[in-house]
Amino acid sequence: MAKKAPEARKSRAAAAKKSRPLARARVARQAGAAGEAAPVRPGREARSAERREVILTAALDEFAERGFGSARLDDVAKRAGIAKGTIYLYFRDKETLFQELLREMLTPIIGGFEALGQTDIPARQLAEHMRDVFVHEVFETRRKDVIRLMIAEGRRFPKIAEFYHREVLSRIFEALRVILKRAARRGEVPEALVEFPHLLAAPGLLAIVWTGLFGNVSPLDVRKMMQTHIDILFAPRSKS
Amino acid sequence: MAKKAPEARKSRAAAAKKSRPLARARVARQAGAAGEAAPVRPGREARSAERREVILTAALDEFAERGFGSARLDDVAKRAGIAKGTIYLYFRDKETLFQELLREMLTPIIGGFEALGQTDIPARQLAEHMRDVFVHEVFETRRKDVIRLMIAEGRRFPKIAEFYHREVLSRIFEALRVILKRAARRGEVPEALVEFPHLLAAPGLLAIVWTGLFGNVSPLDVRKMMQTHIDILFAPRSKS
Amino acid sequence: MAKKAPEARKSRAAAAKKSRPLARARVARQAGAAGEAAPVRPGREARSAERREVILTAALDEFAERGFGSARLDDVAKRAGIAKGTIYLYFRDKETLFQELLREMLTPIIGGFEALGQTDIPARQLAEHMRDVFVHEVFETRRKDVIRLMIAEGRRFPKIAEFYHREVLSRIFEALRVILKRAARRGEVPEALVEFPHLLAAPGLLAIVWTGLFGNVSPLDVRKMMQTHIDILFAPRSKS
Amino acid sequence: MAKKAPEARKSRAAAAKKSRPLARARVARQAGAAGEAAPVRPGREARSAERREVILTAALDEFAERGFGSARLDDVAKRAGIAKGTIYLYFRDKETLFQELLREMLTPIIGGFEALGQTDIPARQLAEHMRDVFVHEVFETRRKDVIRLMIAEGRRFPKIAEFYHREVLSRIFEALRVILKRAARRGEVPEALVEFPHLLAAPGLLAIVWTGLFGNVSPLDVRKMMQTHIDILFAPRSKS
DNA sequence: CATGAATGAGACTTCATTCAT
DNA sequence: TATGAATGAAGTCTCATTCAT
Repeated sequence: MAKKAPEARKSRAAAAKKSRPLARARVARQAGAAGEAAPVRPGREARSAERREVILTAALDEFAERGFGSARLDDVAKRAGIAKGTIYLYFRDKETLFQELLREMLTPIIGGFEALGQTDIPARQLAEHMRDVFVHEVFETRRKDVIRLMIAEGRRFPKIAEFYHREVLSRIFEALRVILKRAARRGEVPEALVEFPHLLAAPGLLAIVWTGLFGNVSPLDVRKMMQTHIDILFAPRSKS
Repeated sequence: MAKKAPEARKSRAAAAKKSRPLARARVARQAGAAGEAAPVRPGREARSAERREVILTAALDEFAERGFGSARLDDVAKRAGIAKGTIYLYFRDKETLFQELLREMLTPIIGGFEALGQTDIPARQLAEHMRDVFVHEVFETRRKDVIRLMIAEGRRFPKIAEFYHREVLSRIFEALRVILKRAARRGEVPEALVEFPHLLAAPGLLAIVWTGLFGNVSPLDVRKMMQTHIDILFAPRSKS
Repeated sequence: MAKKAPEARKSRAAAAKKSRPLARARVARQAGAAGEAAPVRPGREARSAERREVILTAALDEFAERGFGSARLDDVAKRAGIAKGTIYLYFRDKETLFQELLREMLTPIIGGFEALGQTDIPARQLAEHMRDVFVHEVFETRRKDVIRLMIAEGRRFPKIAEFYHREVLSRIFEALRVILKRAARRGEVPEALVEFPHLLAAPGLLAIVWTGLFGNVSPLDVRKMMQTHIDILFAPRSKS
Repeated sequence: MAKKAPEARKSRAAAAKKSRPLARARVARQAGAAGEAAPVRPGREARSAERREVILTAALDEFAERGFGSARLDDVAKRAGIAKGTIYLYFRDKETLFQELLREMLTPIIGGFEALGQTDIPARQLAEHMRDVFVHEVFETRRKDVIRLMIAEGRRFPKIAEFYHREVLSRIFEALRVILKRAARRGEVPEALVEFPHLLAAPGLLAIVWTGLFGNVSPLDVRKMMQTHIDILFAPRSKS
């Protein structure tokens, strides 16, 4: 009875996930790099975490290229340089692989955003900082592909979408609202913007979508576009 | 995608496509509606075109819900109320069906946009008109799903993406540039905006993506957001 | 998502089952044989039922030879002379195929047994009749293999076992008890036998198991053994 | 059964088998129990034999529950509390494990049976003794499961079946024939029974099969049934 | 034109077996 | 010896596509 009861049995993957091997892996590798009493060959845990990451990376490539439904785990394995079956030591099934891919590669972005609400730098300066972070940490990274995936397939994985909204977007937006409110009080931005931090994010979204679809036929200077947008938003205005 | 059909053989569906049955269908139905010498039972061509459209509509539903790779033609047929084989009388294969779906349901939007460049109404008024058109003709329509599909799967169908860019976007953007240039000269919008009509479209894109992913957990007043954006873009500014 | 949600979708097989195509198939084929206004080529329904039966027969062969777990549907298809996928037009999955195989090929045995309770022939004569029925209708038939399968795999399909017990065995045993009681009153059989009709069936069971395991190394004259058993059970006894 | 190992290569497990570690194990443990110069920690051989037995026990559980084809060595290992690979230190492969399981757990039953032919106790008394042995040593033991396994899977392992017949059944039956012949001469049992000692065994077989399949829906008083059978067989009869 | 049964390539997943540690 | 991660052959099941009716 090959394909039955996918819910029932718990693969080791589940356990592995809970111990956050990703984090440990990084530590382990750093230790290895530092060479302090670290074994030349990485330990089992480290190797396991490394494998996991290799698979996730390969999966991102394949999913980004063909979409969830059309991607083949066979190709993921090939790209990761492992055997087909190995994937199943780390992930229960294709869907789980996909979901953990999104979940884990999406989370780290939150990073320092929340702290930003505390600072008191001018909003414009902050916006320009965010623009840089976006360009360097997202747009020029694989994270861009993760977001593309989220956009493309998110509807069929409402759990993931909700998670992303709750854990990432709503937090960022909350921080943004604080900042924008202060800026609006100072007259730096129009009052109305406070209600729609979305507008700050819109060009970034467009950048990702546009370059994905028309990048080679009609390239886009993302940084400049975002700068233009900032210039408009923060332009000194007559009254308010 | 099992069983790749030899690229060579062209089914009748392909031939049918070239004669643009959609156009014919419209004519036929109008004739029927007008009742001028039209047979009670719609003619063959009309019925054929109707079928085609039924299939396309059903296909849009399925593709939008599950993505290209995961959608099943079986379900498309069921939803369209026809037999599976019938699809192949109208479309060469799944991929062709998908491409024609995008191609045909995307085109009509261009509509009167190009004419807009000619008029001389104030840019702001025009922007507000465009906003209404977007909300009513796209956002509140199935077209929203077509665009979503384009965003989600476009990368794997570069021909379609290119087509869309060439036939739709570049034309609209060209018209927009003309308008924006005029408006900038009048000081209605910042000069820099001329280079990036994308910024005008960004909120619309965000609206589609956002509601698709987070619509039920965090609804968005699209019209108001777009109005806010327009207010900011066209705000009277100090110098500039 | 290939192997997901086996419970969700209902294949046509389920519907087909409910209309008992087996019965219809027989009728159809008889009509065909009789030739009365019957089409030379069997109709769709008939062909479908025929197919179903072909699959069941092939399945019985494979399951009997290798057991449920080790049998390959691929081989079933090959043996049935059809494509692998065709099986799934008639049965939801391997397990369903197996269960319906048992269920349908086990039922017909009940046949006239229940009527036997009504008759008034001497118990011994009846026992000998049953012996003949067993030998000719079960032991020398494919039904023997079905029972073997039931014995071998029944534990893992409690539903089937229960069904078999309820629909077949308990009825036969009930009829037997009636007969035995009457016979015991006449002194034909020992009173104690009434409580254990199982003892009447035991040699039949042994025959099936024995020939399956040791048939070629140590053949068994089943008829004679059963006759011997009857002779002993119905032997005229001293007192009671 | 994936990856058929080349028949040629013999693992250490195979070698171990030939030296009959089971026998050695018993000796070792007895020595341990007696405490004569036995190390506190059981010796290598003893531990090895113990492991072997642990594996066999776990294997019996799994095979009995799911059948040979559906049982997973992974589960056997888990149940035995060892690693998967360890199984292969003791058994060449799954099939070998299964065969040795049957072979070794089936053999011991022969026990004193052969000696019985020599004694001169009345046949009825002997039959009742056998009944007790069966109930206590087989029916109420794991051996019942071994026999069930034999019945269920024996056809696909003719070697095992033949072995079992040769080493166990034929011997028992031979002893029985001697006893029955003597009993028949004394008029204790009908002459015809001599040819079919099977009939003596049939109720036992039925008991095992019946309780396996219908035990919970229709329990069976095995001892009483067997007693009834004995009463009938040995009932004093009119003439012969 | 339309149907839907049939096909079979190919996807996902399992699991017996191996092997570096 | 013992381990359990890794392998990959092979099994189950799906679904795009064909074709006889």
